[in-house]
Amino acid sequence: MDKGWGLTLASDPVSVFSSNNNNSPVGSFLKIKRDFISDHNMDHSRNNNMFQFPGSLSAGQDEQPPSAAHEVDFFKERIDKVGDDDSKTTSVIVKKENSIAELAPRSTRTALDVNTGLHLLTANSRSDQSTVDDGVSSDVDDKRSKNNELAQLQMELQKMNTENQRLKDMLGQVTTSYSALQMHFAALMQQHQQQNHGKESNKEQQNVQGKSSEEKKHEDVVVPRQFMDLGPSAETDELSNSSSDERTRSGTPQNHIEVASPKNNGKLPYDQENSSFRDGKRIGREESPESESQAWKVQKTDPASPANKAIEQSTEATMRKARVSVRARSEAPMITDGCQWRKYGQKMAKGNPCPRAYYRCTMAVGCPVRKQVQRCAEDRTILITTYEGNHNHPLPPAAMAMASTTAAAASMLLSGSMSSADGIMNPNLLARAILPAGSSNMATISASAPFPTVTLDLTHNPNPLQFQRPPPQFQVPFPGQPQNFSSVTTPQLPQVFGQALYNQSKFSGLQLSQEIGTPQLGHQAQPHLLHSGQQPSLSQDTLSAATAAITADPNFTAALAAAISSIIGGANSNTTNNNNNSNATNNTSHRN
DNA sequence: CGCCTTTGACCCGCGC
DNA sequence: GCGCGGGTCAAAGGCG
Repeated sequence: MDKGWGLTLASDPVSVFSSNNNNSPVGSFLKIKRDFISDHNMDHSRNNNMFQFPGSLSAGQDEQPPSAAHEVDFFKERIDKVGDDDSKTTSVIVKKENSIAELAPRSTRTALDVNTGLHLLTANSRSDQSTVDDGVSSDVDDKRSKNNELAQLQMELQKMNTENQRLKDMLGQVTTSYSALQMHFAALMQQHQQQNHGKESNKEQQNVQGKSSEEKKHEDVVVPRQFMDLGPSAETDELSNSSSDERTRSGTPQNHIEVASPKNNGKLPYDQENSSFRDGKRIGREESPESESQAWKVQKTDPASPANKAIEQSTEATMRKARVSVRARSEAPMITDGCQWRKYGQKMAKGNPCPRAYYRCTMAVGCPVRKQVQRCAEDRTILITTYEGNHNHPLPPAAMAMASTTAAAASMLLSGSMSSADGIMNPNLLARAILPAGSSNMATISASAPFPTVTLDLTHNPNPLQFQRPPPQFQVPFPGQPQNFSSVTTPQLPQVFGQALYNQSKFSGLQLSQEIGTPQLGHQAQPHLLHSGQQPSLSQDTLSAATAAITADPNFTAALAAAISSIIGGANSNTTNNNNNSNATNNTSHRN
């Protein structure tokens, strides 16, 4: 943040998309936004560089209709004006310097108060100017120019409507995903409640008879919160008290994950995830008590029902220990993933002659993210990096890929573990979430480990043509990354993560786009996409652009939302996906 | 001087 | 209760 990553993020992805990937839903999305800004708010076009998923959506949805509306009215006025020059004299509210307003027909005079504002927005448009000039030009020129303008504006209007519809569809998709997720969580909540009620009902009935109604009422209130508190959401409460974290959050409006939790009392699920992956073992000893120990304290002192506590306890273990492990060949002692790390320990692990190094993210005070780096005992050229936790601060584009992957993995771990009755997560879903584009053979999920771990094995490239691509193309989407990001230490990893997230984004993004036109065909299109993701013939521009879409997104949400949507979409099309993805045998075989 | 790494000590959970 | 192993702390020293 202090290094200006936010600024660099802003424009580059937009330009990349607008120029290289107009067919991409995300690209068009960005393009829409930029066009919209340039048309209606030139002054802010350069400042509004942060790509914010929800904000953009709403902006497009909210502002476009008025824009279209006033354009329509504008035409009407101009047409009317030709034969109604006297109407301007009737205008009282609209001042004389507003030429357009003066041209308002008498019939619409009563609405001038409202329309004036709209006119002002378009008062300087070329059509207006030409309208004024028309008074001096000949009728033929007048009609010709008006026809041209009319055609142009109609085309613009049509385009805007189309894009608006596309945005609406995207919003609908997000909403659908959210609803599905919410139902999923709600179902789980009910399940937990039933279980816990079975245990606690006796006690409650005996001890809390007097306040049973109160208790129930309280539970009714708590349930949604509980639901959102799956995992250490309490940290969110705590974090909200931290000025630095507050700043961080304001800088990265993660409302997105509200996709998964609208009832979280203002809590951001993003932060829940942040807290969810921290090492619970040392919580009481964390050196950043303001962000960790207190968080858990708050959670544990939460006057929630016993069921709430039980749920918390049962989910904490899963969530806070979720990890993403990366195996990659690298000569460097540590992979360069775009974040700043501080080594805080080194231990000799049993069964491995190579020491294990412990790193902590130092990009923000109290950032819970940690990673372990250790060389593989069997093949010391393989570097195993295990990430744990989510960043509580804006990330540089170079780090966004890793962070997004971790977040997606964690969310999927959580989702998978919760969705299965026996408590074992769904490896297929998870694998597809992380590496959805047919690269599931790279991802393995270890449910037997003390904590759920996603392992991305980058040592066996399913698509060498992609992973061995020269790095420079990936440096384009990462304007803020260090110079040696992909060229020195780990030539493979950035590409791989970019690829993984690219696949992820493409998976979900194209699914969205497909469903816009043919809602029922969205999932059918996935197999093609999955295969295309594997094909070396994939456009590098597209790859870079799509990679940038995810990696350069300061809004963690987009990536996570993509993962969520891909999960939801993928869950609906498991058979289709599996039938077309023969590589996902490992994961499909573990599916419940 | 500040940041980072090193490294021994310490804490904690778990199994016996 | 004890030992083991994983994980973290924090002092000391190095480096730019």
